[in-house]
Amino acid sequence: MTDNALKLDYQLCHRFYTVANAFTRAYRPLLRELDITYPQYVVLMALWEKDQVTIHQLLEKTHIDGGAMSLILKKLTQKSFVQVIHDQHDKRVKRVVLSDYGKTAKHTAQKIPQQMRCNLKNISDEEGMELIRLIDKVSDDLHTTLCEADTQ
Amino acid sequence: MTDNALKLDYQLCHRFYTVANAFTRAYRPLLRELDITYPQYVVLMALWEKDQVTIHQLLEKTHIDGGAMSLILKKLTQKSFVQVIHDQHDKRVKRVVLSDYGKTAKHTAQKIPQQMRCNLKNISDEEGMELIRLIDKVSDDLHTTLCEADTQ
DNA sequence: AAAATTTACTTTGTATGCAAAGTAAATAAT
DNA sequence: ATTATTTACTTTGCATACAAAGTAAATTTT
Repeated sequence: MTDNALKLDYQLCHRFYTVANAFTRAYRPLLRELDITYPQYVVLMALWEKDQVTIHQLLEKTHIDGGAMSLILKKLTQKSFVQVIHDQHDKRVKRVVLSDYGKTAKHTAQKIPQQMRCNLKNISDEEGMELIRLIDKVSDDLHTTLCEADTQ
Repeated sequence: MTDNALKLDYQLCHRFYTVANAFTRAYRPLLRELDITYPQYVVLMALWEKDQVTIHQLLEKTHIDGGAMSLILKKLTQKSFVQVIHDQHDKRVKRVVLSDYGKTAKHTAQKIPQQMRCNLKNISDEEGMELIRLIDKVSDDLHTTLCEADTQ
């Protein structure tokens, strides 16, 4: 009876796993109009905040895997949302630039956050903020852990 | 200035996305000894709670994708943790059974929850429970949403 | 300045997540 | 009893997530 800790219902991580996947599924219909996936949407949101950023900055902002980012940017280029250009000063660096179409897409996306918010009827604004606070704490802990492991 | 809702820092889903991935990474070193991935660990945890379940029950318990489950069970079979046997009464149904090795693995896994808990130094037990409560609420909302979409 | 290291990014191989199509068996409908 | 439907599970194709290896250019070291 001492092994409750191994029960799925007691596992924080399994909840994160489940809900993160549920979110991705829930976004799918909302993103159909733009014909993008959730990670592609994340990249676009980052670019709508700040354009012409380096891929490195994009990785820091989105926390998306580097290898995945290469493919995502190819997709977004194919779909004409962005262009990837070489930096003038540092030839290693590439910068991602929104196309006109990519900029226009922001108007289409404008309604998405509200639509998703409507899906969360039972969460109050206060609870949402508390969630963000707690998740950020977890995030910091995990980040610290992984960095410590890195330096060993 | 009205488009703050599109900013990543305001997005609950992006936090879930980030933390869920961080958890998977954080589990990797802890699961190395058993030579399993996080989803495989989830399946084993489900089986350690209740053995000889059908694949359908396993899907309900773990919320893992059905297609993915087929592969995961193949892996777990290859690695000798489980056996998958046909049900006697209903030939459509398959049941997953822990092998002796799979049962023994539970002892090895016993320490993992505590190790992961140690990674979350800044989260109190109360905060952990509050997180679980709030996440379950989000989960319910998203589940309801997707089910409603289903019936339309 | 040549060599070693670091930085920025891509590629590769494995493991999912997901939707949709496919298969087989049980159940329901007529 | 046949047919239609549902249920249980697998397979397929696409899109990541991740680690690790690879490449090229800039920086640091000596």
